[in-house]
Amino acid sequence: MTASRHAVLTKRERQIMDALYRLGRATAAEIRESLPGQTSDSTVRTQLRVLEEKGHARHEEHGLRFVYLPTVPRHTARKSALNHLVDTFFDGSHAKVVTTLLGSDAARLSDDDLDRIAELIASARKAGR
Amino acid sequence: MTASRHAVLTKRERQIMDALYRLGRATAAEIRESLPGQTSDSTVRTQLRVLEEKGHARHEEHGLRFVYLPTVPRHTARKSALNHLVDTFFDGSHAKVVTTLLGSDAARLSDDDLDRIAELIASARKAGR
DNA sequence: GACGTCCTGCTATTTTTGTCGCGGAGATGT
DNA sequence: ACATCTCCGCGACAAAAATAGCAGGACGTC
Repeated sequence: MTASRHAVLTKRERQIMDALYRLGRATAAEIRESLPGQTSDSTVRTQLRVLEEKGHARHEEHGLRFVYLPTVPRHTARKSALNHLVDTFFDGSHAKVVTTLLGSDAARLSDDDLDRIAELIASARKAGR
Repeated sequence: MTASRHAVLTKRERQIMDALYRLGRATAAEIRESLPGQTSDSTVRTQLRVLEEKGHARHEEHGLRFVYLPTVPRHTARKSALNHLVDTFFDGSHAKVVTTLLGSDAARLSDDDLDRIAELIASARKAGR
């Protein structure tokens, strides 16, 4: 059973995993609330169980209730999500993403952010030589 | 008025749309080749037809064969994909994405890239004041 | 003009998803 | 101890998705 490498998630599963990553950790009820439209509680719980079987999520028992969380840590998952997006939409170029982000909506970056980024660029230059 | 706001794609549909965005434009056969595993040609074509009905793709007739392409232009699609990813994995912070990209794999950025980015930062600073 | 190749559109069938109701297992309150 | 509340898991069914078989049209070749 080594097959679950790049497991492809279904629509619902992806919605739930997204919610899980957005929230970090959540109960079935919390997840249901964060889903679009209305969904029965038992539906969400069933999906969660499936997600657990597939190895995408796990739960901890806090008191009475289950708190679900992703098995793959956020920073890992986001790295691969980012890579996939970069490959699909940006020809594999990290730089294109950066310029898109900076160009399209620079207003969302604070001065501190800009400083931090500038610093990273500086060190990238150093490392490059 | 095809209300195509957050149209949720199925697994296969997403695979195909990704391929389409990666390739820019492609025939059914090319898409099939770029899919993981083996899939019948007619399966791919059926999916393509569904994608057209749903308004996600369209085709041009080049000579005898159909060349498919996304209806939503790449730069538009990638912007929303990027936003979704930022919301899900980066707390809505564009800056976090930038720092992740710069930090994790700076080697992929050329000097030219770094120059361009530095310039964008400079102008963002100006605009911010 | 008969044949083989390459392509397309349907349509039917099989698989997978998605949904939810129901029963049970604690906890809680009276 | 009983009624009640909350939350869980299972199993059954409906709905959607995925796959592929088949027929037909346009070309090119001999």
